[in-house]
Amino acid sequence: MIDEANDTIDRDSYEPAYAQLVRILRRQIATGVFRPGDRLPSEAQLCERYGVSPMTVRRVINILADQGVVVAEQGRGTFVKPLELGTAIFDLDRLQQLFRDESQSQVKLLEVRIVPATERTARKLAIEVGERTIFIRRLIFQGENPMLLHREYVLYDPTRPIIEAEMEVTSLRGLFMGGNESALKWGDLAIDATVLTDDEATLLHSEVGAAAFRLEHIFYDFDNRPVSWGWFICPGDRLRFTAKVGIHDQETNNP
Amino acid sequence: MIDEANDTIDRDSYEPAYAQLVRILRRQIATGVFRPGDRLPSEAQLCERYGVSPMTVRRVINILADQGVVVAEQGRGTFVKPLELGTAIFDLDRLQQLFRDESQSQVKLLEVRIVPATERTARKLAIEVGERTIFIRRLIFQGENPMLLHREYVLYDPTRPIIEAEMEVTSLRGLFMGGNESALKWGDLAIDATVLTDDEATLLHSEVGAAAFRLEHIFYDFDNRPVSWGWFICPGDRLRFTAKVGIHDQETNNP
DNA sequence: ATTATACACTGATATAGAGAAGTCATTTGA
DNA sequence: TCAAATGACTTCTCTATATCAGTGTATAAT
Repeated sequence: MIDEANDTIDRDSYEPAYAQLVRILRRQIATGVFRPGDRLPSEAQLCERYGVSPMTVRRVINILADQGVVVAEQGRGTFVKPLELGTAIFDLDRLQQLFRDESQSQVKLLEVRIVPATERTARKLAIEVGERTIFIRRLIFQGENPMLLHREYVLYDPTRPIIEAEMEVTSLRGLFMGGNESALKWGDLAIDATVLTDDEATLLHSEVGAAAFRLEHIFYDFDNRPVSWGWFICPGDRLRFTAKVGIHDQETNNP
Repeated sequence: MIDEANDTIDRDSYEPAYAQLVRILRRQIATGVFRPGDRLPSEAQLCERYGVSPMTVRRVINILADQGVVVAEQGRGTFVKPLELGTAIFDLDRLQQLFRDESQSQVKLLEVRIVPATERTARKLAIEVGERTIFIRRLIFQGENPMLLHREYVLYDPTRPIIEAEMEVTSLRGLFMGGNESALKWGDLAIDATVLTDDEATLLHSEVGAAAFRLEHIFYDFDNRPVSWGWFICPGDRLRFTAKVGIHDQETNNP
């Protein structure tokens, strides 16, 4: 099973030695040469086997370790991690794609108003009830079809230049693509399951009571103060979050 | 702003030098010393500034790079990454906790049957329509309350020992916690938004039409053949996926 | 003025090796 | 017989050094 030709480091290759070794070991794990719970060869053995220095092997093990493929225990060895559902990682790629291609998606501003903060808004934005906030409602289209409904409360602060930027249709793209040089530092996100209300269904060309995702967000500035709070609504039949767990033998996806 | 005492590597500390430097740089980015788009000091400068070797700085930069905090460009420098929504990572921690404490959660087997594969099942499991599969229905409780409904189709193969293990109530825990030495290599996961059907609502003590998550899974063995396909149903008011984007100054969460 | 070259600076990769610290089986001593 | 000490492993951290490869700028030649 172990093919010598495919398990040797090619020093003339463009691909660095450490990357080759990562690939080789991942492949061996993926093909069952090393199975969950097994101990990998020691670092010294790997050095000799592949003709690389200890530091290079060290680096490889580190990479595999924080890829979650193996776990190294000092004094005992390096072991292949069993499959864990909890380590699944869901990302927002699909949502991101919406904003990647500007020609196929557009943002329609439905409403911009200055409103006093309600109890809930005040709590989320860490301000007093009644303080002024900017309420924004947007509808995001993919092609001809409405895809997302966005509601957002932004802190009203005339000294901040964010406000105008927030009202621009392109600001959303900035948030998703990272093109903005904004004062935003970090944010909290949460995904809920919900059903469409009357007006949501109308705007999104869907039906009342249809399943939907609710993606809530709070963004903070460099002083750790909330700047904006809002959420996206997306009908469940138009979005799906996917992930992979375990090793998926990147290259050779032969059936 | 830069406090010398907090920006020095303590060689007597238990915390390794590279970890300290990661923390220091993250903190400086989080507090706005370096802002998105800024260039970090060069590696040589960091060596001199903190009194560590180039390899150590190299390691620090690498760590920050695959944490997504910075991006290094050969010949130009290392730059602080702007906030990107798309990089948000949602995990299944909440679901994992369900199985962590066995005393507070239990699995009730509702149904186990051998059924011929329907068109959809056959497609998912890459088998022929009519081939035998094992259909399993489970209800997972947290304390006294039903939390998850699980449906699963497992490949019927007498030579495989998985089947019996799958029927054990503890097998689920194994999947989530990684305790099993199984023949499973990897899996595909997907999260949908849906609404509860009649029987789902009854079993989960909820209401028909209530918002719910649907977590679908397919697991594969070392030959890349599907072994099982199924999904969890969880009412939306009992589960929430959360994530953080950007830098969140891990330690100092002072308001 | 324009183009081509050389050089300094950046990160990227890799080597060799030392010492620390954890684990485990064996040996030694009471 | 039991417990402590030993030694052989393991991974972990870090230093020091070297070479390669991009990037940009200043300088020299055209």
